[in-house]
Amino acid sequence: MKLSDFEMDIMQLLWQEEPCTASQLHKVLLSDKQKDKKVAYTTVKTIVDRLEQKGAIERCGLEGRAIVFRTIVTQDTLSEQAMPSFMQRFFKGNSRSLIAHFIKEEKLNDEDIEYLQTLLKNKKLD
Amino acid sequence: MKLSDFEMDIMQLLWQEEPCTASQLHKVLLSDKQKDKKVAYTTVKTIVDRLEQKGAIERCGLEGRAIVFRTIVTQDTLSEQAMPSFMQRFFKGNSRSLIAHFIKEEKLNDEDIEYLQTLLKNKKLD
DNA sequence: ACAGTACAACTACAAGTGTAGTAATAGGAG
DNA sequence: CTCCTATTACTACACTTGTAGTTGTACTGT
Repeated sequence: MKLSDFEMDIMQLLWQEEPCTASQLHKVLLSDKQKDKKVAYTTVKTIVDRLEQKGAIERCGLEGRAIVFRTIVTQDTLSEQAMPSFMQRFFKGNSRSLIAHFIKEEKLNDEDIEYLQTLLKNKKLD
Repeated sequence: MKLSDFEMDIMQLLWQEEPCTASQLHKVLLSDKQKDKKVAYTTVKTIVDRLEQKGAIERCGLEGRAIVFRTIVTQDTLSEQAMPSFMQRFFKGNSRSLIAHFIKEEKLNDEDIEYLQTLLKNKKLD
């Protein structure tokens, strides 16, 4: 299943808020500081419709006249599909340089670092 | 600069093969096992033209009648641009869970692991 | 009961994308 | 010199995506 950027954003919200209606999603989007971009309700509804067509979400009830949706696919399923081609495109499939990139570029606190060190240690023992 | 998937694939090839012509890229694409998909030469040429329009690559000579291209933007520049939104979409901007995902899911040999451990150690010292 | 509102369903449309065909032509084979 | 071939430049076209308007209608407050 291939989802566009905006579709992914809506999925992201749905994973956090589900089950919920299109207008709830719209409100969350608008209230979301960080982004100044305003989208119309109908825009959100269009995306929701497309997600339904693509089988990423489904109706699970009504709230008044409003349709309540929930996700069908999980975040993991989607990221596992998206990851390999992303990797390939940006890091030629070299996981090490990808991970290295993130370790270098991203903010991590000491606890994060310790957690990741533990993961690596366990990985080594396999 | 926003590049599409296929455009990124071509850039990927160019970074490896540059400077080179559209037909060289086409040949590499065709000879590339892993993918059964065949694309026409003109398709590749179209993408190359678009990359040139977008200012991602430029002409740097001729080989017979064929135009030789080289990249203008670096891989790092592009991945730094793409990464934040990718992160956001798949990991809600949580670098730790992203890195954790890769450490868990990707193949890493002992040397990779040691390298990454060193990186983490240095990061902690900052 | 009537008007306003919120929502669904449908339609629209420009830009971007994957994919490739066609026309023109320069350079090489004979 | 003429024909073929490799290439370029241009054109085409359906599909996707972001973005939103329009139309119809169920519910709600008065």
